Amino acid sequence: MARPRQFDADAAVEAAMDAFWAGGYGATSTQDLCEGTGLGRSSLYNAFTSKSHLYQEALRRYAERSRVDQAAWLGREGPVLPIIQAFLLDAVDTQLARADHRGCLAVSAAVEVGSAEPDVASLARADFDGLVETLRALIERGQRDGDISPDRDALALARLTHAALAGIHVVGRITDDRRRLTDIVDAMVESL
Amino acid sequence: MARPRQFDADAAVEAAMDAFWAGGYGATSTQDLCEGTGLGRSSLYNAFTSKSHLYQEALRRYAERSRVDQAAWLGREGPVLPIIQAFLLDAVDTQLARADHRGCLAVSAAVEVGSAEPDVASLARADFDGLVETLRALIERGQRDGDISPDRDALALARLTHAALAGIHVVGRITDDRRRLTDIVDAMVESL
DNA sequence: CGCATTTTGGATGGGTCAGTTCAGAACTCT
DNA sequence: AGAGTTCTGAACTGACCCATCCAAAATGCG
Repeated sequence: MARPRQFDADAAVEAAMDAFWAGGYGATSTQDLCEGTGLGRSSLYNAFTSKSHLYQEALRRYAERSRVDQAAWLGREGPVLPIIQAFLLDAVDTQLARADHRGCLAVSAAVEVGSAEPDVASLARADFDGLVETLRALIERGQRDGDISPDRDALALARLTHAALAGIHVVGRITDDRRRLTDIVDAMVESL
Repeated sequence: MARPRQFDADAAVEAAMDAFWAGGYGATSTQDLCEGTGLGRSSLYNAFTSKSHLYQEALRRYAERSRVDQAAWLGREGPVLPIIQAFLLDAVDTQLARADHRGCLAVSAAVEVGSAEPDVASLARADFDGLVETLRALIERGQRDGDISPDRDALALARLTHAALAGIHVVGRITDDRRRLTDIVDAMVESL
């Protein structure tokens, strides 16, 4: 047999995800990725083939992680509206907490490279769909529990909520004003 | 006096706006800009100093143009909700009509370069604020006219509407499914 | 007409880009 | 211990990047 890999590929993807998340796809160079992961060029290319492949891997990882995160926020018991409110407010605070205002990797991927690379578009779409589906299930529960009017289209409401979140991630990139973002949350929750 | 400029600087900014809009900031090279505008490197740099300056000029132009466009859509007489609905649906159709799914230049700017370049962030912020303000005025009129409940915070509703539009521009980058976007519009209008 | 001034195209420069190559080190299994 | 395989670091490749420079062309004014 042969020499085993000296580094943790999982940790490398994580580090790459961080680098892409902070700088976007185009502005993150392979040099940045080497420094971020602590790996040499050869190791990176041997393990991940290309910058684009590594990006997709990072995006996949991001989608998994955020799915878990979303399930934790949105899977709780109790009244639905406070759950959604807390979920959205967490997104606001997370975004404002970091100095680089890094928003959502999937949103960046969709906007920056989604229209050019179908594979990336697929990954972003899957990420979006996962959240929309989770929201829809939660909203339907709210309708059964009497928290949300059963007359409304749960899927459409889930899509609107997701769009509002995407909007938060967009606006949050260029503002420090928390109110700008919490207004979106408040109006959204009030609209459900 | 001296030799007058052989090209129309206005048209050049317009062409540059188009190039940046289609490809984003990073992925649009100076070569692309030369080809898009039909100008030589010297002329471009002589007139616009740098790629970044030209981008800002294009973004400024975009903001002006979209402000006019938004005023046309949102400044009409009559019931408020159909006006907002038509405005949002136009954004959906515009986005789906183009093969490259180019969304909104200000959204791209905010997401791709906003967090790195404060000047770009300012321009995007100004663009966003302009639309939010227009929406707020319209929503307040709707409240006076009895189309929208006067109990709700008009500014927050305007910000939510804007966030939903930004979300449409994000999701629209990676989907051809019109329903995904019209659901957002329908739920949004229903929520006002 | 000719001078001053600006534009313009093309060549060029220094730097960085993504990706490759290769030799030697490292490791597992026999 | 030795064979066989894989990993790794550093140098390298060719292309492209943004920006500059320069000489020639073009113009308006005296």
